[in-house]
Amino acid sequence: MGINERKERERDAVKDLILSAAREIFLAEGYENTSIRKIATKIEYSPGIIYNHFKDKNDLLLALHDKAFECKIEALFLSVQNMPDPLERLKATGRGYIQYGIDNPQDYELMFILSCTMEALAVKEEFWQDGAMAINMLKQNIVECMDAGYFRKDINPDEISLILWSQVHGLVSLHNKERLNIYAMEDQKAFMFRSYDVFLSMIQKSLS
Amino acid sequence: MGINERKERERDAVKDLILSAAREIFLAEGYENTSIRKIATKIEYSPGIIYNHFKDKNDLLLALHDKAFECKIEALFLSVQNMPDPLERLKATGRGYIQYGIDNPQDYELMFILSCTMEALAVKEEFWQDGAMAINMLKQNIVECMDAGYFRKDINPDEISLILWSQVHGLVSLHNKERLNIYAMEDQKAFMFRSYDVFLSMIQKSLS
DNA sequence: CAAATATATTGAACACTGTTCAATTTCAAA
DNA sequence: TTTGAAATTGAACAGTGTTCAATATATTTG
Repeated sequence: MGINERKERERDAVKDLILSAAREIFLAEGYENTSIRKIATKIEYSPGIIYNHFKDKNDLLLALHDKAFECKIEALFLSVQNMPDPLERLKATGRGYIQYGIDNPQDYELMFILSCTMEALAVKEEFWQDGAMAINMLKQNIVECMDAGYFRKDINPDEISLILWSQVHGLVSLHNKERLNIYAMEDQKAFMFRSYDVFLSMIQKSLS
Repeated sequence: MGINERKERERDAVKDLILSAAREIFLAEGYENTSIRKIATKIEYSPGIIYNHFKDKNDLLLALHDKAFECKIEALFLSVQNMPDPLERLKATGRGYIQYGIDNPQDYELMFILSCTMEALAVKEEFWQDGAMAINMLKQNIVECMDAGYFRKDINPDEISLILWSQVHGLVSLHNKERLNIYAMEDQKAFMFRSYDVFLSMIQKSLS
C-alpha cells in the first residue's frame, strides 16, 4: 500500500504547511489576528482546505500548541533534574517557568490563559496527562524539600504545589498583561525575580 | 440654561441605556459575544449611536468596568479596615479578593486579564491611581504585620505586596480559566482557600 | 485504454463582526 | 417660519469563521 502511504504523507505535508503558516502569523500578530483567510493566503490554498484538516479554529490553535510545546513543561523539569539540592532545583524550576512565560507570551497565553484551549475536549486528556505529570514532578520536589528540612512536614504537598504554581503564574500573567505597571519600577523583570526569591525564602521553615 | 441641562440629561440617559444594556449582555454572554449590534438592538437604536458616546468598543467596555467597579478594590480594603489584628486583616483581604474573583469572572477578566482594558490610554491614569492606592493600602498592612512581628522586617514591602497579589491573582485566574482541573479535587474552591491559608501560614516568621 | 470511483480542493455564499459617514430627522433659537 | 445645530439613522466597507455544492485530480476497476 505504498500509494496510500504517499497520500497520507501528502496530506500530512499540507497539514504541516497550515500549522507552520499559522504559527508564523500567531507569533507575529497574536491569537486574535490569526485568521483562517490569512493562513490560507500565506500557503496559497483556499480557506476551505483548513477545514479538511481541522474541526475549527480552536482545533487548529490547539494543534499548534501541542506541536510546539508538547513537552515544554516537562523539559523544564528535566533541565533541572540533575541539581542535587531540592530547594535549588525548585528555585530553578520556578525561575525557568517565569522566564519562559515572559519570553513566550503568546504561547503562555495559549497554555494557561485562553479558554479556547480548554474547549477542545479531545486534547483535554493530553493536557491532563502532561499537566498531571508536571504537578507530580513538582510534588516530588516538594517532598524532597520537606525531607531535607527546608519545608514544614505537616503540609499537604498538593497545597504547596498549588501555592508555587499560583505564585509563578500570577507573576507571569500580571507581567504579560501589563498590570505590573502600577508599580513604578524601573526594571519590572528584576522586580519579579527578586520577589520570587523573597517568596521562596519566606516559605522556608526557619532554622531551629 | 435649563434646556441645555435637559439635553445633557437626555444624552447621559442614552449613554446609561447603552451601558446597562452592554453590561447585561456582557455578564450573560461574556466579552467576546458582546457586539455593538446586539447592544443597539436591545436598546432599539441604530448601531451608529454607540459611536456618539464612545470612541470604540474598548472605550465602551472600559466605561462599563469603571462604572460598576470603580471602587470595588478599595471597598474590599475598607470592608476589613476595622479589623485590629493586621494579619487577620491581610488574610481577610486576600480571601475577599479570591471570593470576588471567582464570583465575578467576567469583571475579573476585564480588570486583570484583558488587554483591551490597558489599551485605552485615557483610563490608564485612573486605573493607575486606584491601583496605586490599593497597593499602598496593602503595603501599609504589610508594614503593620512586620511591626506586629508576623513578618520578617528585612524585606521590602513592595516585594511582599507583589508576592501576595501574585498569589491571589494566580489562584483566581487558574481557577477561572479551568486550569485547576488537572488537580482531581472534589471541591476546587475549598482547595484554593485551604492553599491560601497555608500560604499565609508559611510566609509568616516562625515564633522565636 | 476508458469509465467509474474516490478524494482533494475550490470559491462563492451565509451570517456575523467593528466602524464610518453622508443623509435624514428632531428640535430649540432667531 | 426659516435657520442652524445636534441627534440619529442605516447603508456601506472590510473583515471574521464556517459550510457546501461544484469542480478538478488521481486512483481503481471493467
